[in-house]
Amino acid sequence: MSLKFWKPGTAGPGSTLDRATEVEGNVVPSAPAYSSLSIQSQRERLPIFKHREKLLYCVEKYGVIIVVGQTGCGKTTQLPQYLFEAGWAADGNTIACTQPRRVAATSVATRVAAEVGTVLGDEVGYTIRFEDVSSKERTRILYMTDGMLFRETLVDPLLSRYSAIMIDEAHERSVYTDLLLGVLKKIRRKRPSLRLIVSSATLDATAFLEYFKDSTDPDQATIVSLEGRMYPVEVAYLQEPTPDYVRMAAQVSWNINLQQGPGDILVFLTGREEIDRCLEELSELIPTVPKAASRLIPLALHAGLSTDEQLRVFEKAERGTRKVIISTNIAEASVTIDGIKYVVDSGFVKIRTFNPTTALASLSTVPTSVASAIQRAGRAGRTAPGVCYRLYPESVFESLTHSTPPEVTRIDMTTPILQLKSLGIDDLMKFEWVSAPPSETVLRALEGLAAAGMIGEDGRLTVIGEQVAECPLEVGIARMLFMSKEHKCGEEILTIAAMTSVQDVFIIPDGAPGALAELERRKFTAEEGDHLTLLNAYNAFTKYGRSSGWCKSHALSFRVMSRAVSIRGQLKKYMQRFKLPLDSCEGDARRLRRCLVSGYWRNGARWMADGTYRSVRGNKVLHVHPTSVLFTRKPRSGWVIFHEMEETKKTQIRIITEIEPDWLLDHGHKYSTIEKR
DNA sequence: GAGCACTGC
Repeated sequence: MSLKFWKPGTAGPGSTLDRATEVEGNVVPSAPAYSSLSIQSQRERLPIFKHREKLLYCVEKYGVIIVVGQTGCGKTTQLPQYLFEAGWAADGNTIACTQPRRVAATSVATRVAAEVGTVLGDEVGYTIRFEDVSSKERTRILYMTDGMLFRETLVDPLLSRYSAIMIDEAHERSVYTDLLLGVLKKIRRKRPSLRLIVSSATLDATAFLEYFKDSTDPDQATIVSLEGRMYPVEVAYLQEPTPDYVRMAAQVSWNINLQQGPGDILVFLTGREEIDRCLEELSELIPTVPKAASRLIPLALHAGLSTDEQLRVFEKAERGTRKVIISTNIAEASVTIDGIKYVVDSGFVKIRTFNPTTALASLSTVPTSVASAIQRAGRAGRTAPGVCYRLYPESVFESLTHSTPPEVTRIDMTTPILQLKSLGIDDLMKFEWVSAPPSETVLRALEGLAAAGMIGEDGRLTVIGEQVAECPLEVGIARMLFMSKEHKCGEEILTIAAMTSVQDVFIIPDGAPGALAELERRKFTAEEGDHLTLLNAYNAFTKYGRSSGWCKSHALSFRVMSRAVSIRGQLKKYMQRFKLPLDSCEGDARRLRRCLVSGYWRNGARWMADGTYRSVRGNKVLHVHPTSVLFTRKPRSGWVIFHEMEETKKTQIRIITEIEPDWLLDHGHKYSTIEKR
């Protein structure tokens, strides 16, 4: 097969990219190594260094500085240090730098502590959920997740301990980045001395400037562009669209292996199913040229893999061999692999969207944006010039949207809106959103909050609403925790709340048939449903010493189970603070299930003779997710509540428990909308 | 009778 690629000499916007000289703060397998050069001279060699004086001048003169620079120019590690050196952390002030991801906050902080020459947690520290490696008195440069800083505004609405705040990776537009920008704009009116640095990739920068510009004050905001040294990435497009990009990805990777010089290959597909199929397609090509096959090492990369399996992609390929890493979007920003010289980009990504009218979450495959196509191509040029093969024609690239719509426009905003109300922002229409969520989303959130008793008729927070706003939980789950006092089952509800906050704990081991995991899962099965099954799994995990070996033999994810333990510990502190008793239901599953209904009463469904369910709200046809213990069984009462509803090929419900229909009535719900047959 | 993009508190 010949490559049907056309290589324009100077390809589109994705042709040249920055050289990556900094740790990008993702999954980094080893600590950054320093050469014999002094740290100081290393710092001065970074592309950002020549902009140091200009940056400091702008921070002095302007309130808000939008910094535009490609990944790797050094802004994340250097800018906070420049501010520190210029005295912005004097008089007990702190300089904050936020990241959308935990790993980024920790690894960048580690690096900067080394550069500053301090112990991590002293002058330089980080704060992420469950880990606070910082000191209120001594830490001057603090890296943190944006969610953490937003949470801090609930306690200190003016963020008075900070003299300067850098919002990094703002172009990713995570919910908390957006909420923070809105709150910070408000804070700056009351506290103009606060300096705000918004760091972004090129495409969105002017939108941020517009957002912060003030017609009455020209010194309000400015924009600073940082150029960096670059390694070119040549971009090639398909001449014709392909009907099957998975097969095409396998063929293109194979041809690179046969025809191109050394260097690893990174393939972007949308999900696990496609990755598995691509691996199969590759293995079918192997017999055609056996010798070349031995030189190619195919590896899968997605979030469902265990840590061990994920780490395999970082192992250096042996001499004379090359890796082909077949990945989901995880490799676009979250995971950085060195040595990639070729990127094969399907041009598609799976995103989760939320339909406020139907309350349905859905997972759909959509074309990538220009911004993410560029980001993906850039993965080929981190350490040397590279090539990016886009599996679509150039005309398609030109039709792509500039960037993925911000998260606030795509997700359920119930919890964020409750938190805004807790900040005293009661009139949501007056809040200055960077991008406003759709009005149906806001209405639905308000309606849900009112129904749950979190806001009163005046739209203001109730006493319980005030407390729930502090909990790092979905509103329904938090309500369930508060109601456990009445049902005397705090101990068990706490565990269930933690287990529903993490991803699926049951894993399908690599290579083993799904039936095996299914058998293991049955050992924990509670006939009442999935919530109690999760409770059983958690209790067994703690009983058998929280060991990874035990998890492995029971098809459970050790990583996810350990996270559930941390979350449970954190939630327990909230319960103690709110004086909620930790009673045990003493095996009374009925009490426990009644309590579950207090959180999930809006998610009721009724069993139908054909094996499907109908939702209480909307009478929608629902299918049980195959991971449920109720997948094969009819509930005796004919009624269930479910944790979540998701649309893929059909509408499915996950994490289900059998209930008595009368219990729904406790919450004023009318279920007579379903006809009796 | 059959399936799970990615973060974050």
